Amino acid sequence: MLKIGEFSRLVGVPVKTLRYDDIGLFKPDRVDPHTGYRFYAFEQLPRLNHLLALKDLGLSLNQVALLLEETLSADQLRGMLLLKQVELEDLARDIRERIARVEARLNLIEMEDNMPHYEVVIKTVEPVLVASKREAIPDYETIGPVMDRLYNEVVNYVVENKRQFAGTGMTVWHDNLDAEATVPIEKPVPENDRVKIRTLPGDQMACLVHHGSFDLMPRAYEAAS
Amino acid sequence: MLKIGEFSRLVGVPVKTLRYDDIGLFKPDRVDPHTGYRFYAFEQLPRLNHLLALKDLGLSLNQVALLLEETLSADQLRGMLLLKQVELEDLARDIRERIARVEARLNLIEMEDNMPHYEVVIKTVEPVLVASKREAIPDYETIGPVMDRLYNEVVNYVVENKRQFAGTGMTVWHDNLDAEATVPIEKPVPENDRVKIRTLPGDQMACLVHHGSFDLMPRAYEAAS
DNA sequence: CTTGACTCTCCAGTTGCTGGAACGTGTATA
DNA sequence: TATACACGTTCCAGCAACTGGAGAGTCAAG
Repeated sequence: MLKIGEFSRLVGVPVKTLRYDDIGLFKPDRVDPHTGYRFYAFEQLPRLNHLLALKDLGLSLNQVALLLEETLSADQLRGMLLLKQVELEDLARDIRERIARVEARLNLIEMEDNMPHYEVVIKTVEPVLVASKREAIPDYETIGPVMDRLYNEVVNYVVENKRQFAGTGMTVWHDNLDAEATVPIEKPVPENDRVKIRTLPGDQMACLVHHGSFDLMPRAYEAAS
Repeated sequence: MLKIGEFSRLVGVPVKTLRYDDIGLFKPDRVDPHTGYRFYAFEQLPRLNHLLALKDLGLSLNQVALLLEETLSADQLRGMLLLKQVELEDLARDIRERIARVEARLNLIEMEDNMPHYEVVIKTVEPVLVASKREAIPDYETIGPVMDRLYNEVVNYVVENKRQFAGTGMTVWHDNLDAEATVPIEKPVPENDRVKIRTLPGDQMACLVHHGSFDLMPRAYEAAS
């Protein structure tokens, strides 16, 4: 019979934890009814070790309690462990993604040191007349080329029609991969089937100011969203 | 100006969380002194997104609060992120190990289905007279062969000396890779330089009963420890 | 008999929420 | 205009698995 401190040292589990696990999981062999002292027996070692091993696998105390019931078949045990395995793998994936994001952030910081950067600002924008072309983009990789093409087309159209630009181009993202390249113009131009003329509504909006090539857009987009 | 619900929908953050983060991290733009209603402004979007991005990296709210202080240099930010990265990698390693352990457990269960298994029991053992041979084992892979050799030697020695066995052999692990193969005998035999005769002290001990080949010992050992 | 180590119970705090109770507001409709 | 109901407020409790501390009782050695 060992007092809680001795037992604690024996198994390397904090006294507090032994008391805590008292909650149905691992009762002392005997409790002195007068002093309330807990007494543990050597015979309890295997069960505690089993418990610790299970807990070490990342299972919650409740799950461990379930697994320790001898009414549990090997199949059920296997099931729970398989479940836990999947769960852990999910977690691992999650963490890998997080690491990737942290890395992206770090790269971003590196770049900001000696590169022009973007910022997101919210401001009230006046309505503005634009020439625009809208198109769905097949995937993220082609955003750059497609946007280049769209802007080329719009800009050429405006130039062909001998109009002045009234500002820098803006991309309106209607949906994830549905972009509209717009270029502000001073006076209306006739539309054609490829280039439309419309007025962007003035409103509160998140303005993403991005200096640099389109290649970095994904990062900028991430920062904005 | 948006009420909390509208703002919540806009950014996809539960209302409760917005209120919780109120704790110095993300205050509403304005609070109606009469009704207590929180009002958020569009201008707060970038800060909130920054906050969410940071939180998403796995940082605690306190850390995020630190990172959001504008008094923080890019270097300090980089430092914290690097730290976080290391931390996440540790976590990932941890999880990989856990997965491995869960797999080991699963294999163990598979085996138990159609193989003799081991158990750990604690019992009081009587002092017992044994013939024994002790040896350090170079590594885990060679445990099986070495133990086989040790037991062979001891058993042969006992047989040569025409003594009866008094029970099954027991391995005393003096240290991680320092094993003593013992075989109980009925009457004393003279020692030689390789096989010793001694009495195992009777005591409370953890008895690992293991049926099967030595190959599975590591697993059994794990279960016992 | 005192000292110091140990043990007991109970309570609070941690993190990042989530849920609920009880109550006040704001707006659309009957 | 009354009323329903959607939304807002504060406060309180709970989760998991501890950790720390207060205040009091117990035990063994010197």
